[in-house]
Amino acid sequence: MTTLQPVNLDETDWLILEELQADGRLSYNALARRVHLSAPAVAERVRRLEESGVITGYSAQINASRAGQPLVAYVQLRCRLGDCLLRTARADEYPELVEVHKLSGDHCTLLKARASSLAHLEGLFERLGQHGDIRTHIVMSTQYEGRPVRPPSPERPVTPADGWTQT
Amino acid sequence: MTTLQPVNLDETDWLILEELQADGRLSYNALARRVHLSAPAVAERVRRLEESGVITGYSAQINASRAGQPLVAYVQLRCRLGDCLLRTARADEYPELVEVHKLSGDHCTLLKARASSLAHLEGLFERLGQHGDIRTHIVMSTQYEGRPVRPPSPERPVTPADGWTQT
DNA sequence: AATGAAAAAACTCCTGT
DNA sequence: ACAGGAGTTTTTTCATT
Repeated sequence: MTTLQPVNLDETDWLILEELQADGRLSYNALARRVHLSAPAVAERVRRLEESGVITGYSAQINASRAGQPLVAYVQLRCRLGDCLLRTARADEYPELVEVHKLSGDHCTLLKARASSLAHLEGLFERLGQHGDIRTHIVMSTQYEGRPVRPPSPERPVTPADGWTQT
Repeated sequence: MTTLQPVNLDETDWLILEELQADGRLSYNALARRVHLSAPAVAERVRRLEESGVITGYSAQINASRAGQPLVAYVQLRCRLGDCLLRTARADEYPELVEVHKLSGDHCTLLKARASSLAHLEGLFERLGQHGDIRTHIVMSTQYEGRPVRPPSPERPVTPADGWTQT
């Protein structure tokens, strides 16, 4: 399943997703107890969540600092025409990039990088700078990341004041 | 283990970490085969990686689009003095924030948010704007995220030209 | 979707190298 | 510090209601 359409998820599906995001190694038995279902029922639901592409995999979470890469930086990159990072560089040339996004606005690309030292970051910035103008932001501390995806809460629409017509 | 010091990891540890990041549900038997060790040996290494805080947990990976939250935005926030988001707001007031970083530079905080619609994002930006000046960036597309942490490659130091003394 | 049972697989201990 | 094997527990899956 590779389309982008959302899948209809009921309350039990969200319970399962929350539990599996908190502990991806839960057995069907343990998971079933937590969501008040039987093991076969929960196994079937998990299978459907996997096949419908809601669950894309299971992964060990690792503390990058502990693993020798304590630094995080974000880099905004405005590529030169015809020399965009995404077209001219291969992913494995930049193993330190853990996220790559295309943005609205005048800086086309936002990168998130992990590095082992400031010298490492310095070298990375120099390499990236070959692709265009860059603007770097070094992360001083991280309050949290990898927060679980949660069920959408009811939205509070922004209501314009009187006299404005909302389209 | 809560300190920040890196843990010494040998080649086998990195093999294990790469396998478990790719599939967090691997059994010790399957993992042992892949890293050319016996099951008890690999179980002992995994136990040590967990206890030393390198592996912090295991998680199901969710396709947020499929789960009804297709939008991602980054928000740079410069808090007003004494009214910083991190001091005045509770985490559960902002369930759409999946990452919170403190940055160097003049915008103190970088937030990553997931939302279900542009109306949802609009409301979020309004709420965040109560804490200070914000600058928002909507992600148009994501090349990748959640890339695994990999063993640090040998660094290429940036060598200054002659005449500059490196400290 | 629940129950209960059979089958399969996982984990862990122990011993030896 | 690791390999191999055996025993025990857990997990998964299937058939039935």
